[in-house]
Amino acid sequence: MENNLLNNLNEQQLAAVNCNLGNKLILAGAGSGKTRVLTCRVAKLIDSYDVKPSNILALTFTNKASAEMKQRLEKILKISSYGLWFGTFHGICRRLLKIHWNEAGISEYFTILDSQDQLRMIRRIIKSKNLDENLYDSKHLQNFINSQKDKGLRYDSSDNDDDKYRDIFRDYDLACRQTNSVDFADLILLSYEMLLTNENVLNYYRNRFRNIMVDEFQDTNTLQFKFLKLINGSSGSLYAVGDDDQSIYGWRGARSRNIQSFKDEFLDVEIFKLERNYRSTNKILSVANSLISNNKERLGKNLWTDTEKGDPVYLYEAYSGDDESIFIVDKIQELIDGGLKRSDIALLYRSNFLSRRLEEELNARSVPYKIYGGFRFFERSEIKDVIAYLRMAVNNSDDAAFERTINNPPRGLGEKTIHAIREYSKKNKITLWEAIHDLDAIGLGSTRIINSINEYKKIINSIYQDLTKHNLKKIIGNIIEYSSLSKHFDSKKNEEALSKQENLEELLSTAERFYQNNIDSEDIVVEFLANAALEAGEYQSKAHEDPVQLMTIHSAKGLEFPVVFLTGMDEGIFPNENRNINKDFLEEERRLCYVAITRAMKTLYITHANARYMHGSNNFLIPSRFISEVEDGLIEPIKISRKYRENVKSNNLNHDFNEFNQEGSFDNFSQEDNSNYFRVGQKVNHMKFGNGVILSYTGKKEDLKLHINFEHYGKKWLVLSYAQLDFL
DNA sequence: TTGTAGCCTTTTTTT
DNA sequence: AAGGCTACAA
Repeated sequence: MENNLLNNLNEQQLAAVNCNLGNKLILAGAGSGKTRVLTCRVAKLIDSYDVKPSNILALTFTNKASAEMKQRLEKILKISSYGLWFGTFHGICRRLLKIHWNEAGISEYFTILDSQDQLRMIRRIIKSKNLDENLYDSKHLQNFINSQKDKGLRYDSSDNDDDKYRDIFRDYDLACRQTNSVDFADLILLSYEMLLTNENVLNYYRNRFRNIMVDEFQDTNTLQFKFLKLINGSSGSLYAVGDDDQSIYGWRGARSRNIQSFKDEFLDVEIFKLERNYRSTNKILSVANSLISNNKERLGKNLWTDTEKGDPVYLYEAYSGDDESIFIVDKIQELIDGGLKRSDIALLYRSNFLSRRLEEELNARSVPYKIYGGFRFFERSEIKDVIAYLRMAVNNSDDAAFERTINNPPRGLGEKTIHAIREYSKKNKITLWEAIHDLDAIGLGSTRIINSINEYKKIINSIYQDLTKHNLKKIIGNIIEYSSLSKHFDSKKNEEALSKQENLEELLSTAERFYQNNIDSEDIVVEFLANAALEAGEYQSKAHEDPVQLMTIHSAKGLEFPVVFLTGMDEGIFPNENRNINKDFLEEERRLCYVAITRAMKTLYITHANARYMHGSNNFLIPSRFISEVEDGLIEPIKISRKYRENVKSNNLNHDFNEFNQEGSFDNFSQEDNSNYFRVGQKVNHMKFGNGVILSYTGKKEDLKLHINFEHYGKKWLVLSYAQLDFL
């Protein structure tokens, strides 16, 4: 092994890289160089232990982490990494099923259902069973089914007392098999079951993958843990890298307790710790450590650094979401003018919807940016439409794709007709596609319906013919043409349809790019479909080479940026209020915040807004509890400048200078679109002063309570924002 | 019977 | 804002 590769590793890192074969657990704090250790370890295996790349299986959780590590590996490994299996759990399991579909008892051309497809399927089953949809909520059942599968359980062993739950679970799985569909959890569960019941296959992979590397081990769920245990066997070497403080996928069934279980359930586990942080300045790390020390459930480690103290961690308390984004983009422009690359700046947030206002401001001021995740490209409805046609051609038993395409664009086949087809297919246990070949038997005789269905069959068959004749781009282009989707959007002529047209264009170049990147692929169409389901948009156009980076904290895990803006640090948004705030949930949110803070290398800005437009109305917000949980003195508030106040006044409130007198009545509140909340001349019953005002008054219909965020402005008051509060 | 305009509800995070 | 649902026009 080239020595210079190891030259820059510290003692702890060297120990973790140079250890002998066997099961290892690396407890690696944030920014402790774990990706480097992992990549060096792969190099070490190949160079010193005579391991062939094909004897290595490397697993990650997110596509981005996977791409990042692949890139680093290719850079470090001078020799070919041919045969090394590398990818996400889901990606690797898809690969296994693609090879061993026969042993797994599924069709060769299975379709991967994304959560939306899955939900529709479940909804259909609940409907067909005539169950009360309030009692059997489809989302709830989706969670139930997924959580069972994530534990490795099928319907017959599932832990729910309600037999109906099991029935739906069973019927859903049957429907999946019948339509050659596989959901996300199934990718792993079917692989697991396939290995469990096929000794030869299991032995082959045990033998082949004697070295398994798993990154972000704290994110493994019960099923993934079982899967690893099974394939590792008693002679394999599992190299697991994880950090319990960065466990943020509990809601998806991840059990950070797997870190402890690893010690107990795998043979002779040796443990290494990486505690020195190289990434962040002392100040940033202090904030992170101070916050995470509020968590009780920790294995405990001592992350330290001897890097410079660095800039303070700043807190900006904005008046509103508008103010927040104006402040951020101002700062970004300042930083860029100072010579910083745009891509060195990341804007992180708890929920995708928070990106919208930030995007607007970046757009308005022509700052190039790239947004990861969010409304993903392959989740846009028009893209899913085209993809569904392609899915139908590849796997015509794909009922989900059938339902999506049969009357889209509208060709005169409505609910009645489709219902009849559905019933017939259910009765005869055939797919919807097969059903439309028996129109007589269904009793659909009208010429209009027959013509429409024949037209549909023709489209699908033409696409099928194209599969072997044309390249990917041409196939997709033809789908858009055959299906008349393009014509359909053309005829609409509104802005929305126009952007859909543009997205279809984009899909064509995406297809071309995918083809160029996978030129050796044997079955490009099938790979493309898998990519659409599993990666939902990695091949999106790169708008600019040097864009500001926008993403959720979840997708930022494993990445680092010189400058980070942690936005939307408002109670209710972060920690998120949509779930009951129990202790475990809160600890996970806190870990998520810890992850966000530790992404920053040099500078960290935390922003909070007193009011934010969300859920269709203006909401008053207080700063996230996580801000006050940090020890005093570690975070430096930024004084609100006059400039931002002007912005608030002029741009953001259509009732900028509203006055109301202390005796308690509104004088001239302009109401316009806010009449829900305010009426002119309303009597004020009660008023309380504070950082905001809580004020209740009697309205025409009922008593309402309002939150007013205001500031003294001379002798008058400037109302900055207000919101109805129905929970007080 | 189908298509569609407009109303209502609802939005965590990822594979 | 986007999907689901309802009411009504074709």
